[in-house]
Amino acid sequence: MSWTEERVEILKKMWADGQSASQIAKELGGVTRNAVIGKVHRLGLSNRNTGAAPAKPAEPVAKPAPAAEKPAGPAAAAKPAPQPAAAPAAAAPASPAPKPALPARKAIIPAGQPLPPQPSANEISPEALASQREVEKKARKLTLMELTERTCKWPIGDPATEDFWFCGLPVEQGKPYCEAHVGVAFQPMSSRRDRKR
DNA sequence: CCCTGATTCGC
DNA sequence: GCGAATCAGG
Repeated sequence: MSWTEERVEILKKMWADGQSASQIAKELGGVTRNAVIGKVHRLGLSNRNTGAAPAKPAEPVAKPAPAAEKPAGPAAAAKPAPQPAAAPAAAAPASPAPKPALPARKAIIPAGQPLPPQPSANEISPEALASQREVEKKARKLTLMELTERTCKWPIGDPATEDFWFCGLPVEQGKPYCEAHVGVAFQPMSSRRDRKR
């Protein structure tokens, strides 16, 4: 494979888009992430800075920079709720559910006021609930940043507090969740129907 | 262990 | 120019 104009265009676009080198490599095919990174450098766009902010040679001497830049307002401290990894229990067997697909790091997280849809206990079967508790004890407790394509993206806890993490166990092949959580996420409609609260 | 980008250097 | 190997880091 060679760097045809077309492929370079894809590379540029994806890189500018914040995609990782490995993702780009995967997309292009026939190249490794190393190749992508190498090309990126040769193209001179290693710095993900846009055209703006051209020269930044490293300042020789400290520059006071008086402007105490404070975003101001207490609201600035508000931490955005993490993009819901999914709305788990909402999948029908026939439709495997749209992959929650964590937005490739660039995506803007819409500072959610409303909490992400958490699976409520009364919506899942008792058996599944039991196994869920079981799994939560073994969870790797990953943060949003630590999730990858092969870690379970099941949210545990309250996103509004520090007691929040993702399962993180190895996912079932091709699924967004580990074995146990696939079980609670992909339930037949019949077993969900009219579950009493 | 999974992943990230950065750099080097023989080709 | 290319990219594997390696490095440095999370």
